[in-house]
Amino acid sequence: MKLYNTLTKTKETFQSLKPKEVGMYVCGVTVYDYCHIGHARAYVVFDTLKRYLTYCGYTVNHVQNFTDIDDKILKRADEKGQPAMQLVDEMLAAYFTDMDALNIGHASFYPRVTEHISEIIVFVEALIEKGFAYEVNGDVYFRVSQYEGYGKLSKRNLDQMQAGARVEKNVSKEHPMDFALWKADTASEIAWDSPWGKGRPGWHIECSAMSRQYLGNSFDIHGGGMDLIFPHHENEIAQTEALTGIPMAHYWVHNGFVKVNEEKMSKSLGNFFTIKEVLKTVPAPVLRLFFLMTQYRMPINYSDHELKEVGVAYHKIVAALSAPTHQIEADVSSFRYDFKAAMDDDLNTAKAIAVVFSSVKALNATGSTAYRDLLLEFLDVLGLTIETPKSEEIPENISALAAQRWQAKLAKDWELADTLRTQIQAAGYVMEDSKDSYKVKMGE
RNA sequence: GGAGACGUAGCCAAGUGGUAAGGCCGCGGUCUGCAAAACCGCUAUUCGGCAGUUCAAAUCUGCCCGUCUCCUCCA
Repeated sequence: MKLYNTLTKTKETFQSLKPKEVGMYVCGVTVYDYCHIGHARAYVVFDTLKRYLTYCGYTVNHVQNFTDIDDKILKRADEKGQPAMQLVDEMLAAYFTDMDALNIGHASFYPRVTEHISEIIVFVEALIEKGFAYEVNGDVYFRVSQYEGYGKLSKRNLDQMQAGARVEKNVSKEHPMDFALWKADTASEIAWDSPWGKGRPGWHIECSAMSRQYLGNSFDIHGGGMDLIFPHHENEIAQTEALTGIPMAHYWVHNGFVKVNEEKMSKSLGNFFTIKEVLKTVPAPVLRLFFLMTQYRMPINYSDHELKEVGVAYHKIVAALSAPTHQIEADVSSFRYDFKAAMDDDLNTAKAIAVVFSSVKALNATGSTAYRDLLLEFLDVLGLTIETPKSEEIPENISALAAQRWQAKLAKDWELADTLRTQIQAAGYVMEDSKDSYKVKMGE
């Protein structure tokens, strides 16, 4: 398959380092708040990538971190007047509730920063030893000017970055772009002893240390949202490659943003919707389908209206799968070929879903189990679980009305039949007739 | 100031040189007592604008217009 690599700015043919095995590191969340649908998109994308690689016969070793100590966590915990680790535990639980709802498979490992302090310290010590880092009053900084490749991922050089108006001034740093590997902290409740005194890790170092521990010095895919390209991933590359001298990851994959009214969804703008909220309005697979109907690198503008439209499309799939099927042979190979071709092209789920709808059409037209199985196969790769329409409890009075209407219809008393149908609809239910039976469903 | 992305029908969205996928909506038809569902058909001579390259461009080049992102925490 081909994957767009941020590092080279081209679609490259994916080739794993080890045959049939993929090492993939996806940057996780800082657990201080509920996840919004921007997070949802990112993890849906990488879950779908993982599912497709698995479908293609790879074993995917997926590692995703949790940043469970940092300024935002401490600040939020302080505001809420609760211990930081309690906040972390709550948000961690909420994370899994949200992701499970979206059918996002679990990673092989979920390393947490607070459980890898010693590995981080060893990493920082090694960087100091090699001259890539220096200590100032208990802080340790990465020496950006010492690392030649700095800027190769985000395609900018140090001069350009310094020209930016928003580079923070910090007199203790040798270079304004030097970033913290270790932050001195003697005041807060959570700090660890280190060769440089009490403190905690900087943000970027955790991913360098933990990816190295679980996936090795060099692995296949490193992913996250576009906003992580700089500085986070740039800094990870600097740290790891300064230490090892070999490429950290071969494919750097980044998903596009979720926008609201054409603006990036973000906490600072306050324009975010949490996964929790959105899933109150639509079934989880609809949200997932909403994301997958756009190629992962394109921005998506979130709106209730769009989500509703996708909901209608989703119902089409559900309806097709709810209909009875028959053991009928069918040659599905061209559908599968098209589906794979789409997915092979930089995970073009938008195109792949066109094939899904072709399968839906074929299934509706033929009632063949072959198309049904094919459709289920595609949906599984896309992580779309179809909720089998539950035999919803239809209130007794409604079923009674429905039975009456059916009798009236058989008696050709159209007037009574229509009156009863209207009553049923007024109560929020729908009657669907077929040749010799009828169904009562919840109205939309 | 620097770096980059995007602009395709009423809405969403594929398509990177060979003559516009798919979804939603809308319209017509089949079926149905009427509906619903399903099925069939129709719905962009045209891809932000203007030039250029080419036998051929939504796709390449240049300029312009518009929107967004990154350079600070961010999926």
